[in-house]
Amino acid sequence: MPPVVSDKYKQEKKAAILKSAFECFAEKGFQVATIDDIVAHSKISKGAIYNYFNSKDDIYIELMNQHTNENITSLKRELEKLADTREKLDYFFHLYSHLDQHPQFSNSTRVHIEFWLYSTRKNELRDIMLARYELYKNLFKRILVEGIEKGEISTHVNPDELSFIFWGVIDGISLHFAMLLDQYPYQKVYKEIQELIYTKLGFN
Amino acid sequence: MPPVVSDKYKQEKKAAILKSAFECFAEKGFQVATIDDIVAHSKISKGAIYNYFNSKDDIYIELMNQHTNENITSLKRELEKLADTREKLDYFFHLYSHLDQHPQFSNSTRVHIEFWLYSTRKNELRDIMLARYELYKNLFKRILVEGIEKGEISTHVNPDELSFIFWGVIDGISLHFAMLLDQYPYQKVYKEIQELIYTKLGFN
Amino acid sequence: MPPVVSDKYKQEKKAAILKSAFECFAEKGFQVATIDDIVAHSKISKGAIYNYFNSKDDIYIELMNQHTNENITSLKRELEKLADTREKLDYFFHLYSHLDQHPQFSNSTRVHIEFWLYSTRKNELRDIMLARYELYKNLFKRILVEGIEKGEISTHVNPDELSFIFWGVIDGISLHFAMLLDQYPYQKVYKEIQELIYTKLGFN
Amino acid sequence: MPPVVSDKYKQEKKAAILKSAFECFAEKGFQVATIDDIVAHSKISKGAIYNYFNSKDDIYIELMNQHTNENITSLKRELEKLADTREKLDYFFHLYSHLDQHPQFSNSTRVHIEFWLYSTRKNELRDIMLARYELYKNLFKRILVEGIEKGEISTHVNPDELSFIFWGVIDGISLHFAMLLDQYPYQKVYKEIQELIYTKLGFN
DNA sequence: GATGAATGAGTATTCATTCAT
DNA sequence: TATGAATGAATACTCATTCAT
Repeated sequence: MPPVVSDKYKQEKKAAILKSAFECFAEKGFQVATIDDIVAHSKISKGAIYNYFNSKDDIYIELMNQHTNENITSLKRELEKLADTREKLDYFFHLYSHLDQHPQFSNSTRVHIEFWLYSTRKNELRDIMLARYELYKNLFKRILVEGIEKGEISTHVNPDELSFIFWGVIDGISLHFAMLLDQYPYQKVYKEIQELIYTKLGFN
Repeated sequence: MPPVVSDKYKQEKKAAILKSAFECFAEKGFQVATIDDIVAHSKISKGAIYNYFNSKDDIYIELMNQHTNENITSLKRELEKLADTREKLDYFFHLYSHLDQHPQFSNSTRVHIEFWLYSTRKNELRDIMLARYELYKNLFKRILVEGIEKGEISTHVNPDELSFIFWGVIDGISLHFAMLLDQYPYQKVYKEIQELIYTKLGFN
Repeated sequence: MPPVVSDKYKQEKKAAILKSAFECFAEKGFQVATIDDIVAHSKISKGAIYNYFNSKDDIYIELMNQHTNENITSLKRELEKLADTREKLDYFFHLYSHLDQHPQFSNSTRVHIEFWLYSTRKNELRDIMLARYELYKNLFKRILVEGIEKGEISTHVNPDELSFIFWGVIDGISLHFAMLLDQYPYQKVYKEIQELIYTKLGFN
Repeated sequence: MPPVVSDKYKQEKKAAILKSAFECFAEKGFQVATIDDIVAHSKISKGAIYNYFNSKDDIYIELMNQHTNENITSLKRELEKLADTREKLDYFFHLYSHLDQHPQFSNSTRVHIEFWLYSTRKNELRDIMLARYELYKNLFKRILVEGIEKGEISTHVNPDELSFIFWGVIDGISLHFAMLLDQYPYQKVYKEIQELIYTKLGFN
């Protein structure tokens, strides 16, 4: 109950809006959830929401940026701790193969892919999404490149293509899990995929 | 206009609506395209459209059913012609690895996944989509089962899991291609994927 | 009530919307009156209104076009009946100097000038308003040009400038009348103005 | 910020707000310009603005009062310096016929008339605007009355009516100039108008 | 006095669906 | 069967004003 309010206050308010927004998007989908849903859910007035964000699209973008930043930062930090390529890839597979345990994973996936598709028709959004794609792709690609340089993985591997495959597989599996839920053998599928890729890399 | 119209007339009309609807959905996305867009594109009146379909959702469902039926029928027909498992899988990979040539492939993918996600929140739709998923999964799974029975592929393969993987990979790659378009090395990715899977199956 | 409705029906509906819209604009001003006001006043649904017009701006434009067309047509018809320049100008002055009798004249003036000002900030609208200005200016200018050619008015007159003056005076007086109403000696002012201009033209 | 701020401080602050407000109104129009526009332009907080003014309407009123006061004071001062009626009228015409040179003239006119029209529907505002109208009318009328008394202008002149005409013409021409800008022969029109009126007054 | 976050009624516009003809 | 006008709830976003600090 401002004004002349601390940065902390503002950050918390923004965070509260984002949290509510995520929950609304998760429940109904990005396009179906309305600003009024967020108002009702967050108990923050419409005007206040628009004080912190320019548009509904903007809310999603910030939500995703925040998640991406945290995620990438955390991934990099963990990967740095690990010495060899095998360990790094183990880390990746371990991480993603247990996402099904996270209660919001399927909703999160749905919203993410829905927005991805939605962004396809709006150039400004599309550029943002592509830049983010690049970030993830390079993260993985770098591991492979270094693995090859260090002689830890087969030189037959094309880091670029394998990165595309890796993230494609991740999104495909996430999408199917988001649809099938309990009926999808999520962890078994990951085990198999890991084996396929490890064989290619020349592990074991 | 005919006094009592023939079945043929009705089928053609329905087909014309579906064709237009597909083109509208492809251009704008399922949720963004409107019934009025379909009216304008098809030059068929709104009332007539609602004579043949109960709702916008229904139009999509019929569109998908028709496509699925044609597609599955055609797949089965082609697969029957082929004797061994390797050939059958070659056929699959050849087919999907060239979809990027089809001008409407990326739009079609977008609409398909968009609707899939959308269906997630409506039980009635979700059941329909799941049944369709099952159809495709079994088609692939049966090939693997038969391949194992005939000793043409490694007994280490779990047909169920590998089917999940196969379709997951297909959708993941299609989704990424729909986003990245020219920047996505579609065919190279398929070649690699095929190799990964063939190794697993024990081919070569 | 529809569909497959006669042209007459549609014209009447459109006319009913325009009539209501005019009354709402007159009562509250163009910018303050809302589409909901028009809905309430006309008892025509919002959707129906947007079936006939693209936007609130569009409603005003059509209102003005209709009025302008009727007005210009009627002016031309009357002017054609009159032989000499003096009579034509008499007709003009008589017409405009009695507008204060029309119950909606002041409201009409207010809305018209408000929209004129409003149009200033939107290029598309501005062009439309300027074209309309030209129409009126030329109508008057032609009379003067012909009057000079026929030797009925002084050759010292510059038809272009005098037309600007004529319409400027009309709008200035209308605007002041719209403000002052009963306190404005509308007809006396017109008499005086007429005299000023007639002297210039060399009448009497 | 001062503990007890001086009157001078307050006046300067108020003046700064009015200056910004005028520029915002001029740029976007009174109804379209927002308080936030004024905040952004003046770099004075919203709360501070509402400390000095009760409402957006109030800001305009004060703006106009200030301008009117300055303007009338200046007019009176200059007119006092001049001996005869002809010179006084010359002064008027010279002043107004060169307003087109002032860069903000057309914007100023637009805002002024827009607010005038807007005030029409709010009695409180309307009274203020009418009082101001009276001020200007009397200023001009007094010159004519004195001119008649001093025998410097024709006794056929009705000072009241001619004042209405004078200000009506000024506003009409200003309005048309604000619309047409370069396309309007502003100074030529004034020359002509002056001639018309001078003839009536019996000059030359 | 100054600040600026909060408020929430208000705005133009859209669109799936209905149904009288 | 075909038509397309009508419906009205729903939508994202705005903005003058308030008031706790």
